[in-house]
Amino acid sequence: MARTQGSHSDITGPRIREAALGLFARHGYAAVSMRQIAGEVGVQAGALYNYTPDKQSLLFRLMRDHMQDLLAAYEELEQFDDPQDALRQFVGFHIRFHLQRPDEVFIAYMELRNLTPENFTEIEALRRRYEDSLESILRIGQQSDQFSVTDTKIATLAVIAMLNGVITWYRSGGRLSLDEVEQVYWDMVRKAVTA
Amino acid sequence: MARTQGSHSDITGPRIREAALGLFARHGYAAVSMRQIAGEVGVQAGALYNYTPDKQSLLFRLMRDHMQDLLAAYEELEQFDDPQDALRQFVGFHIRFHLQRPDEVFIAYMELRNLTPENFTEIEALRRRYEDSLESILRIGQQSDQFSVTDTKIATLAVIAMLNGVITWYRSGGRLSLDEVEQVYWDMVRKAVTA
DNA sequence: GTCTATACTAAGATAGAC
DNA sequence: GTCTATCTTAGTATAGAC
Repeated sequence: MARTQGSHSDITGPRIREAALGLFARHGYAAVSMRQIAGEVGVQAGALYNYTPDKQSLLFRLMRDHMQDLLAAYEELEQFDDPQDALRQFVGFHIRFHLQRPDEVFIAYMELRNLTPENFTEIEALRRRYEDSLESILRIGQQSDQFSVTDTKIATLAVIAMLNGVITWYRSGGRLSLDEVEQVYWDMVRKAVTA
Repeated sequence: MARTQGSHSDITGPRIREAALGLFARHGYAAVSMRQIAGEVGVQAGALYNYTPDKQSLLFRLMRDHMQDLLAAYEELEQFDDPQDALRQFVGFHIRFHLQRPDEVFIAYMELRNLTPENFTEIEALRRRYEDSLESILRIGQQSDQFSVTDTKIATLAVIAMLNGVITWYRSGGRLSLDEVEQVYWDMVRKAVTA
């Protein structure tokens, strides 16, 4: 018979994280109970509190780590001088990164309102940093007349909104390959910001 | 002293709807309690059940009515033969309609997963009908070579995703007028789908 | 139609045994 | 580190008085 007690600190922590990630993404933070999370991990609810001070921290850490991973991955990319190259890279990076982490992305967009004010401020700052990196590409391209957008801030938000739409419908193994999806979106983004 | 009892059937119903709308939009369906809604209306929680069989119906009716209003308003518009005219009209209509009803729109996008399966199916069908009206504009324009998109279905979703981004940042009285916003987005959409 | 009161269930979190 | 047990609060929904 499987033991029901004992020490598993090194595996339980990650499993709690995984379970919370999946459940929050599927049902929403507010609709998920600590007991559900515990059930998925295979421990009792009380045991979760050896790993997190409370439910809010579980959400916050998922979101913060996701945003930090996103920024770190983006900032490691090759730097292009040509804004068109940089934009193409951004589009490809954004689509691939987000499709690899659908649950994290979903949570990052849907659960902002369930963060405490302090936590919200911190996540917003990270999100803002990412948006700014796209806006600076558009601004440089605008100054060199390679791009033609009425408003770089709005164009930034419009491009990101458009790209985020991918995760609502893309399924790997579907009609289009990842390369094709990337190509289709790059085509639309390029045309939208060009004269 | 204000009376705390009595008949108010004609005003309480709409007020419950308003309160639920605002609270669901702000905090999310799962995070809002019937007591909170009742508190906002100024009645006791039990009184809500004279107007709705349960909390789920409150959500479902808000979403269904919103989608029906959207479709009815769109279908009343002038029919254009030229796909470019039709697309321009769609962009303007979508932005204006959505900015006039930010709470309904927010709920319609965020709370799909909190619908029962039957209710979800019904809302999805309505949403699909709306998307199809845009796709048919793009398809006609594609056939006449006025538009050039790799895939009309993806282009449809991309355009709607881009336009929906407006409601996350637009505030009336802000830097740009509604006409200017409409113009900026029309400019991007037109270019994105044109050769 | 609304109130008070409550049945019933479940939530987040903690205490102490093992 | 996990379990069982429990505290405390709050949820949806209903019953019956007014």
